[in-house]
Amino acid sequence: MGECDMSEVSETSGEPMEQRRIDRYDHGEIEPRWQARWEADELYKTTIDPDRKKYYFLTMLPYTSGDMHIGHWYAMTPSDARARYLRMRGYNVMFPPGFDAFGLPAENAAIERNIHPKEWTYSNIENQRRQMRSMGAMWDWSREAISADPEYYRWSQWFFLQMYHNDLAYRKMSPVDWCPNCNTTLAREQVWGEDRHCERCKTPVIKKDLEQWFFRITKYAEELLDFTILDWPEPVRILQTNWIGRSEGARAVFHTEGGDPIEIFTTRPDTLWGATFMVLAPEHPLVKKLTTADRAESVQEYIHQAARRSDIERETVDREKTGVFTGGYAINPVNNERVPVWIADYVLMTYGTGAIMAVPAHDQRDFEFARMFDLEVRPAILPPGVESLDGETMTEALPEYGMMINSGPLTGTPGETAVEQTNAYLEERGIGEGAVNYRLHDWLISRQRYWGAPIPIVYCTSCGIVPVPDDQLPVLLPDDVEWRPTGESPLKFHPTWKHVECPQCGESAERETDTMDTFMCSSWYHLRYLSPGYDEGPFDPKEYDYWMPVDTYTGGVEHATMHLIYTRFFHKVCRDLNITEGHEPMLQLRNQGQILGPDGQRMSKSRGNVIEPDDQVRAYGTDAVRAYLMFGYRWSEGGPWNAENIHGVVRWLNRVWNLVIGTIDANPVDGDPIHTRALQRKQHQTIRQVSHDLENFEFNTVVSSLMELSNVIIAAREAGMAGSQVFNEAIEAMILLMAPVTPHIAEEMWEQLGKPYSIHNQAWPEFDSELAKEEEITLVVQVNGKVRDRIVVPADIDEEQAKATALASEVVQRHMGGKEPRKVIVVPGRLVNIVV
RNA sequence: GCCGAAGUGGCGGAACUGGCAGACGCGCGCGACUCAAAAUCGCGUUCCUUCGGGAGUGUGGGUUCGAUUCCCACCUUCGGCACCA
Repeated sequence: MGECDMSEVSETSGEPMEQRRIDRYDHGEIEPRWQARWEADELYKTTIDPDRKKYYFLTMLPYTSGDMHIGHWYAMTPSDARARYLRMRGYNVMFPPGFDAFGLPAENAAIERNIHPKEWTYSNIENQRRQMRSMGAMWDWSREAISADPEYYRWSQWFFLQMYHNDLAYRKMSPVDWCPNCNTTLAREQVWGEDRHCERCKTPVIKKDLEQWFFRITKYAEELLDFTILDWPEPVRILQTNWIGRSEGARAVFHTEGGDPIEIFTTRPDTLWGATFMVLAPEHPLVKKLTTADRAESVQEYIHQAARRSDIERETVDREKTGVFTGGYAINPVNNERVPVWIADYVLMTYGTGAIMAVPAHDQRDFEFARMFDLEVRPAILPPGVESLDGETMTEALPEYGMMINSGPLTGTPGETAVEQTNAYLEERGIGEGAVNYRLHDWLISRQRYWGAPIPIVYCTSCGIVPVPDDQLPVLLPDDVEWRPTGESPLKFHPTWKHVECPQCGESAERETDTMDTFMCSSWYHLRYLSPGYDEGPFDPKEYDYWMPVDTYTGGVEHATMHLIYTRFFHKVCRDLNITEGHEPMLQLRNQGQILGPDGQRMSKSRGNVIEPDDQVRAYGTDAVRAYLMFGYRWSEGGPWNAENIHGVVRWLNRVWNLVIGTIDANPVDGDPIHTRALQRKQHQTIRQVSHDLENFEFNTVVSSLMELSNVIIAAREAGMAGSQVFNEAIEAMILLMAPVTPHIAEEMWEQLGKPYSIHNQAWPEFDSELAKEEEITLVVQVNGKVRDRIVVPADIDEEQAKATALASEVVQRHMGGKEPRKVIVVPGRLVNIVV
């Protein structure tokens, strides 16, 4: 180091100029200084301003895991650049920060390291705030919200009660993974291995039914399939659509011989006459009653086995079909035939009604089951092109639609109307009806955990389930909890916490000790940001009216089927309860990809491939890290971190710095017309390009076109144009265009130019299409589609002239080999293709 | 198995509605500066070539004067769902 860090501007030879000492670009000095200034000036604080168009720009809030990795920067800083761009375009842009602060990792940390979850969480938030500040993003910290704050979860509880009062929250028995040794429920990630054993004691887990709280999201299934007003990525819409899993068909009621109804759902009511047996899920409530004494033992054994398998494992396709006969029979309502009832784990209690009619001739799963257990296969449909069908000799099921056969009164019904006609038939006779079924389940929100918002419910022996009155919210989490090595929820064992007076009768009662799923907290945080200190409701309606809905929401696709469905559901519920307006909370959604470790693997501490943003910022500066994250990847794709490519943007920033600072005092000159035009043109082309690309989340070309512009300005400097008016305009435009991407260096250069503070309050440069126009173009001349010559011509050349110019080319003539052109295609402003 | 995304130089990536493939960078090579190195600057950098040119955007076909771009079939990688009745 030493003198190489400095350089001195010496203007043209000899003249003893005023010597200006140029400081090296020192991000370590510049960046914290501006961050402090912006914060002190509350530059990014947003308030309602009816005179300006609002823009609510939201990026998914981080979980309070401790420190942020480079992936958070990748998610947040390009979004910030776009928010800044919109701000310069004159929008009143709100870009709020916050933290998703409840959840299991805090509790695990507590158990492992004997530190209170609250302490762990809030000290993590401290660190993450520092890191987010170092991004130089336009966070409006006055709107920060933390989901674990009592004034936040008070309203999470309030929303729960709203759901409860409107029959959208209900309690039912539902299975959880249970460790019989630890005597506790386990979260999915605490269950390990093929044999599904407990993380802690290795005991195989079992399913256990517990009373749990659900939200009736299925009531909104149909509406959630409607994306018409949303500008969301197609893949996300498809993911949600598949997750909701709408299927049309019919419900029909069979009866056991004892007279108990068994409801089934089928997508193929037209095959009802082909049903030769029924299959119930092992957990189906009727199994016990149906099972005959001689079968009881094998049925019991099978149910026990099935209970040990997870749904996922049960659904592995390649497994051979298993099942046992219950000994019981049911009556097919369309033909009063007696069919045997089996149980098998290929029927899931969690889908449809947990019972199916089996039509082996037309359903492959039923077919395999029938062959395995030697059950009758009876065709009921004749697909097109099939002459006749024999159940005995079929080798696979035929799922195609076709004419109904062996189907009593409906025999002969063509495939096109078979489903419709059958549904009408079922309805007429009162044995069934057309129906729609969804894969989506109601949302289970109970967590047998401490670090979450307590569910505001009291159980009273005389009054039953009693909601905590609104004026008693929040139900506070107690701090003085005792940690037990079993991992069971401390709330249950707190000496006093759960014992309360019943809000209704005053008798002694018990609190619900489960807490809420954290997805509940994150379903409405965009509303809390509106007015985080507001205490008359979850948000201030005045703020809501101005800011909502969210205009742009950015985050990872991994939230497509959980958070993004829940938050839409939440919004629709609030709308129906007149809490909010509008049908959707977030109008535009864009997903960024993921930054992987340098080894191409997902970053994780155990792999040792984590890139720490703090290290990168220290080494290269925030602006360089921001610019590199935008430049090096397609934002929607992501990719491995590359430790070398970042040098490119570091050098670029240094070049720009030297360019700008080094030409501040340049003497005014008259630029020569050719360079003047070239510079002007590039300036305006860049304005167009950068605006378009920021608008469209194409951040990599934002940076590359800025690099191009700086290259052209440097060339102009070399040509002696520094100091000319056009040169200075180009410099100014470049700095303004850089401001969203590299806010600190832009601000610093802006100030050094003597421009008014702050660059982030300046208007975005205007684009002039006349000045961006090319006067000359390179006309590409092809012969038979192959490029043979390039000729520089005036941009406004007409077709005839272009054709003549092309044909006049010697090279072209040579390649035409003396033949006459058969056809000449002229693409105005681009090329001429001569076909011979 | 089904659904989705992506395959372009040594690497990251660019290419508007079908019209110069490889912008902008990284890396590498050569040169300048230096006692030397780093930094910086300049030139070069898809492959083959008999220097005329030829080939080339995962593979094979097709449409077109012309295809990275549109159509069909397939291969690979990544992500989601997974016996959904």
